[in-house]
Amino acid sequence: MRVVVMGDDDFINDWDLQAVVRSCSFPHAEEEAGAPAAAPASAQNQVARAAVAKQAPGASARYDLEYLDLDHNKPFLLPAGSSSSRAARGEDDGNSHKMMLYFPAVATAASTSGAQPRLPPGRKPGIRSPRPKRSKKSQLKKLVCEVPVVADGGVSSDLWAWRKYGQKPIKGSPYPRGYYKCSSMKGCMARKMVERSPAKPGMLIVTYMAEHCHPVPTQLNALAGSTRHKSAPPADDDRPTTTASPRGHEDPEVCKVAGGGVAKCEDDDGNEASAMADDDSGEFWEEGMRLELDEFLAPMDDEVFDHVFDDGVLGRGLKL
DNA sequence: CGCCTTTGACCTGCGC
DNA sequence: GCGCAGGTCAAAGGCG
Repeated sequence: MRVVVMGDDDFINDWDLQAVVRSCSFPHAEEEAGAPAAAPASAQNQVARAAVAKQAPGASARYDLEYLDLDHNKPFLLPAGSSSSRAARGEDDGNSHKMMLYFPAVATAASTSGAQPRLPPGRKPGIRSPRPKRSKKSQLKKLVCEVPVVADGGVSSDLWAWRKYGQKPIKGSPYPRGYYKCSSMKGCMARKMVERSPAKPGMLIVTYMAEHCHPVPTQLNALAGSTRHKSAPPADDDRPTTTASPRGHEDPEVCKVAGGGVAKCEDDDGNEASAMADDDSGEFWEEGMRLELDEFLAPMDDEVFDHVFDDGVLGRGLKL
């Protein structure tokens, strides 16, 4: 697996990266099935931790035990059995996937002011209660993960439980986009959108918005109704989600992309490149972070590589 | 029983 | 201001 980290601290400080990043790919189902654990989430977490380390020196000492709430700089416990700790021990599945994380320095309000609780349900058709005014789309902060579709339909999971609340056909794309909310906890405004890349049908584009307002569920199936399985996929096979998944156990989309993919954060103007830290500047990859990553990744079969994107933006990657 | 997906309608932001 | 496209809601039905 490869992880490419790009960006600067401003964004990282403002984004619940640990939550989002973990959600990009999390092969718990494979672990439970006896398959070797993959390392994407752990690497991502380590990236997040490293980012935090720069901002909050001293927290790094607890990295092997805790996740950090990046928004509040307060730690919460790593769920028992999380693949993160496994991956920290270098238990990879041997696959080399690519995960890119872009951290643009776009200060937006989506994760803070935009995550307001909605009015309680109960509205009747045609009598809609006014919704809270949405923040401008252009100001929404998003993290986009581009992840490959695993041909064998292998499942991964993120620790969050997602509930699908909508699906829309997207103009210009033959594939519909699915909309998911976090159902791990009521009131959590974390959302994600999943669509298949029209340019690369083998890739899924997972867009995360808002942030989780709660720690990762400590038990993957701790929630009621979490054991659902659907036997038959829906007729619309274009939709990446072909089967329902146990809540908190596997993500209907991400489960198909075990091993990670490409992730980037951007504002709606697509300004990710402008916010990326220049690797040569050393601002992001300062010595402390290098050490953190080196320590964390040392047990793994990894290598650090530099990556130059098409637009000339520099990034650094970790082959896990 | 509770949570899930599906789906059509409604609402909002944005471009022209 | 208008229309389009995207995002969200909630009823209906299914599943464990």
